[in-house]
This record gives sequence, structure tokens and C-alpha cells, in this order.
Amino acid sequence: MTRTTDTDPPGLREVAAAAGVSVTTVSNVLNSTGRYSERTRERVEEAISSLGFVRNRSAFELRTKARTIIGLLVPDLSNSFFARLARGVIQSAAEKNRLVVVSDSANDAQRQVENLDSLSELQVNDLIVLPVDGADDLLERWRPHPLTAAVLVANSVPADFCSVAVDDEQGGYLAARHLIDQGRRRLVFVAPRTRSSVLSARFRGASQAAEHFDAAVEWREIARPDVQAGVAAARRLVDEGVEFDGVLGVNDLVAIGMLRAFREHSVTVPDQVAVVGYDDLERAQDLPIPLTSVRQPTLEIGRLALRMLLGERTEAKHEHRHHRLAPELVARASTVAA
Amino acid sequence: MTRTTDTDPPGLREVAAAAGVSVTTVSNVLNSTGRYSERTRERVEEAISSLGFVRNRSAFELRTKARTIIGLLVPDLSNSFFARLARGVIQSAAEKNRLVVVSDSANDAQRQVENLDSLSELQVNDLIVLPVDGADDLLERWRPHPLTAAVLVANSVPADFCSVAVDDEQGGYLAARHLIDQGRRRLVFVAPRTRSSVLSARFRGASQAAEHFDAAVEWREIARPDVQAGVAAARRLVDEGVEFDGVLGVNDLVAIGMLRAFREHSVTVPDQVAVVGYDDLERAQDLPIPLTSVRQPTLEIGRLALRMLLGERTEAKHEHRHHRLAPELVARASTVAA
DNA sequence: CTGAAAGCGCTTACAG
DNA sequence: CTGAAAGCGCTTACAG
Repeated sequence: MTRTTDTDPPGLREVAAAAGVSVTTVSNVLNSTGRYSERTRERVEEAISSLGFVRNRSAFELRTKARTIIGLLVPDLSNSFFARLARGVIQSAAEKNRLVVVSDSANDAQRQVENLDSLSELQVNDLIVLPVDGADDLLERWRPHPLTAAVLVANSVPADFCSVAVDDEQGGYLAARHLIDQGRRRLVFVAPRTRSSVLSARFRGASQAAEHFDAAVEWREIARPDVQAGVAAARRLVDEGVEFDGVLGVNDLVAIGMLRAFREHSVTVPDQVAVVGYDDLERAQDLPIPLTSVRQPTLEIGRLALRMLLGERTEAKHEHRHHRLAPELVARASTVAA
Repeated sequence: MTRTTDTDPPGLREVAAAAGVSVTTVSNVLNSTGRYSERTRERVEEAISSLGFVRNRSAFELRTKARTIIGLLVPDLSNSFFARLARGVIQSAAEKNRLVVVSDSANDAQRQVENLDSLSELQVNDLIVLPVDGADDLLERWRPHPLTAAVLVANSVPADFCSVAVDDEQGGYLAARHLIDQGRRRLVFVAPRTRSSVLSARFRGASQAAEHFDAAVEWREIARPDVQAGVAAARRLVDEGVEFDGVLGVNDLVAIGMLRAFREHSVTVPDQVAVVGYDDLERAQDLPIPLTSVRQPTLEIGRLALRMLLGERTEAKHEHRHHRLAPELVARASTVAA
């Protein structure tokens, strides 16, 4: 602990006394209402800085019903896609003098709903949530506090939520289309098996591409969308002797895990199997075989989500917006031989 | 926005009315003081859940001077070392029903001090700060709010702060020692040039190893500790024809950037140059040439920092603790030929 | 075991 | 332009 003196911090009252005015007046200059003379303003500001006064946020919020805290629920902060997105939210929030409380669900749907409840208990009612795969339906059942405002980062959400996301169906289409362009016909989509709107949209897009071009996509289930699960999935595919020549990882972590396992098993990439990820993490380009991936405007998604959240609060009519941004395929050696 | 009804949420008063008791009694059961009969408790709890009452945090904090928000200042959330550490803090905080506000300084010392001030303005007085390289001295000058409690994640901090960190001097020593064991004698330490306690400790450790074993370490300056800066630094080293056979990256990102540049310039690793990073990020093992690195118990550091912060608050005597954890070298192909 | 009342530090009509 | 007073939703002595 540091520098804890036991004197109470000065309040409006102390400032008022020091400046020789009433607390009303101090409050007025604090809030720049203009209801004070120039001279008064100066004296008050002097008192404020000389006493080191800082306004008590609790009292302020209690009185005005204002909110300064925004809750951000992410599935897994150690996935740098979410970390970057969080950065976008945090930076934009800082500009508006808002605080962002970050909550991590460790990729567990149940945990995410608990986190949601506990934020609710702590009266954090401005929420940006990136649903854990599988939490979508839980979210549907989750009844937010009546005064809650929320923006989901997801596709196809319940009608009474705002949302922002890249068009995952298009992303899935791009990825599959690219594999097909490289001559692949037997594709595997590796993702947790949930009714997640994000995942099913990607799969739908991929299926569509497959249909158009006479290829096949099979959904291969994993437990969590991380590196370990990718490793395990690839091992199983190889051990079971499944026939496939293209793989769509639900995200880059899964794809990276699969690349690791393929190397172990001497499965050549992209010759025997071409691999596409999703998110285009920075690390995707520093792999032994650089990873083809679908890029999302990560920071921008975060910024937009925050702007929507704050915007909505002030709008009279509650019209629920759904922003869809465009994904972009970045081709690298995991699909295109050098 | 979602489901915003315009009725005010129920307060203690509404619950009291519904249960047919006083607000005092409701408050008592809310806080489990035991000053109520069993029957009363049941009735109150019924009313609470049927009305969907949730306690107003602002009023609670105002009245009790309690604090539920903890501020976490990180240099760069997109560096997964910091993201993981943040996770440790967040998870431990959740167990204690505390919220963590995360602030990102984009590796900018000035920005970090601004963030510090703005948290102060928002009355966030429980702080865990991971100083940006170069912010150490700024932190010294920063005068926290009198009621502020802070734990720094850093070595050798001002005496009136608590701190936790791995022993960076030992980490630097381990890294240099390892390079020397591989027969390297002309080492380059690549890091921002600041009076940062973390960096100078690592350099000191490395210098010590060099001295013991008749090798040399030179400090090579970069602007920020990220991949791009690593790339630039390596290019310059090569272009300038500097003679060196071992490199110590201040963190894995820098080392990864250097590996990228060495590949471009056909500098062979580890033959011509052996490379060591710091942090042991997950991605360090998936590189074309897996990276030798100094591992830190990242999650544990975060957990410990939080425990210290909360512990200190309740302790009567303000004894400032400094926890030092042990780093560990993980050898891979960037230093040891296969 | 229960409740009336004061007060935490602010803001905001309202009166002057 | 300025201030006295009420009140935001809680907790906590205090009295019963």
C-alpha cells in the first residue's frame, strides 16, 4: 500500500469553505453550468487544486443516475483477437471518460452467464458482450436488468439487442472458396459444436461455397477454440484416417494447433492439406508455414461497439442496429505453395 | 440497447414494503448481520427475488466508503504477456466480487501517467500498475490520491510501494549465461533505453554473466518493445555490420521481430546468431525457429498482485512487501542447434 | 428482534 | 449571480 494518510479527502464542503462560497456554487463550476461570475470561478478552481479535491464518483452517480462503468465480457483475453478488440473498446471509452471493466469467461458458456449476473449485481448496466461459443442461447434466456443497455459482438442476435460483427457467413464463404480455388474438395470445418451464431454463420458460408463448386464440408467438433484443441483435432483426423485436403479452423489458434500436429505427423502443408484460419492474428505470419486467414477489422469492431453503446443510451427511440463489417482473406503459404 | 423499461428499479424501500418490514431490516438481511428472525429473513428474500432487487452499488459505496473497483494499468494489452497477467488479476478479483477496470497505455509513458490521473479522477484508488518502460521515474513523481493503494509489477520500486515481479536480474543473468554456454561472446541487449527498473535489472544480470565469463553485452536501443521495433533493430544491426553472435530481446515480441529480419537477410539462427527472448509467450514455440525464452509465472504474478493489494488494504501497519518470483529459462532451437 | 432517523457527498430545482 | 434545502439509495448507531 502506498501513501495512505488517514485524513478524509476534501469534499465539496471543504472547497466551498476555502473559496468562501456555497457548495451549490462549487458544484456549478465543477459542472460548468455557467451560473457563476468569472471571479468566483477562479477562486473555486484555486481552492479545488490547492486542496487536491476530486469529485466522489459514487455520490455523483447516486445523485444523477449517471453511469461511468462499461462492462466488457470476453471469452478469453489470452486470445489476442479478443485482447485487441478489448483495446479498441478501452481506448474509445477513455476518450469519453468512461471506465471499462473487463470480465473473462475462460471460454466457458456457463461462466459467462455467471459473469453477466455478477456484473448485473454490481450494477454495471452498460454492456458489450462477445458471446462465448455456446453462450448464445444462454444469452437469450438471460434477462437483463431493466435498465441495461447491451451491444453484442455477434451475428444474428436476438432482435432486441444491438450488434456489430463482421459478416461471418461471408468470411466462411471466402475461406472455403479460397480452398476450393486451390483445388481442394474435401473440407473439414473444425469448431466447437454449438448453436453459436458466429460459428454456424461461418459454417453456412463455407457450405454455400462448397455447394456452388461441388465440394464437401464436414463439421468436426472440438471442445474449445484454442491451440490445444486444434492439436487434438488434427491428431484424431490423422489417426482415424479421414480423407480430407482442406481445413477451416474456426480461428487462428485452432489452425495453429492443427499445423503443429500436422508437422508432428509429417502431413505436408499445403500439399496434402491446405489450412485456413480466422482472425489473422499477428502471429499467423511468423509460423513455420505462414497461415492463410480471414482478417477482421478488430480494433474497429471494438470502437464501433462502444460508440453504439453510448449512442443508444441517449437516443429516444430504441432502434436496434446491426452493423456488419466486411472480412478479408489474406493468403499465405498454408494454402498456396511457394 | 435492450429491454429498457422506464420504470425505476426497485430499491430497499420497495422491498421493505413488499415484505412488510423496515428498510433497516432489509438492509440487515442483505448484509447477513443476523439481526432478524428466520421468518423475517425468508419473507425479505422472497420480496428481493420477486421484485428482482439489486443493491445500488453507488449508494453502498457512498455510505460505507467501500471500494469495488480495482484499476489495472497495462502497457499494451495486445502483448499476450500482459493479457495473461490481466487474466490472473481479473479471475482472482472475480472471486472476491471485485471489478477490474483495465487501462491500456499503448506503450507510452506519458499516456500511462495520464491514465493514472484519470483513474484518480474517477476515484479508482486501488491500483495495480505494470509500468511502461520509461514510466518508472514518472511514477515516482506521480503523487497518488491520499487514499490510494497500489501494487507495482516491477523490480526495485520506490520504497513506499508494494511490488511483485520475477527477479529480472536473475532472468537477465540466465539468458546471457545460456548464450555464453552456447559459446557466444559478443552479445547485444535490445531494449528501449530508459531508466526502467525492469529493463536495467535485466541488463545488469546479463552484464554480470558477461563479466563472469569474459563476454561482452552492448545495449542496443529501440523505441518500443514490439515486433516492428525488433525487425527494425535487427536490420540496423545487420546493415551497420555490427559484430555479434548472441541477442537478448527485451521480450519475445522484440526477439520474434528480430528473427523475422534475420530470415530476410539470410542470417542463420542459431549458427551465426543465437536469439533469446523473454516472457515465453505461447507463440514462441510455433516459430520457424522456436524461440528460447525466459519464462515468467504470468498468471501467478497477476493473482499475487491482487492478493497483495487487497491484503494491504486491511492490514493496520503499512509494511511494503516486495515479492520476487523465480524466472526459468526454456531452451529451444533459436539457441541450440538441433 | 425491529425500526426511525441521521448522514455518506453530491446535484438540482427553487427562491432570491 | 448565489445559496438553503431536499433527496439520490443505502448503512448504522441508537432506542426500544
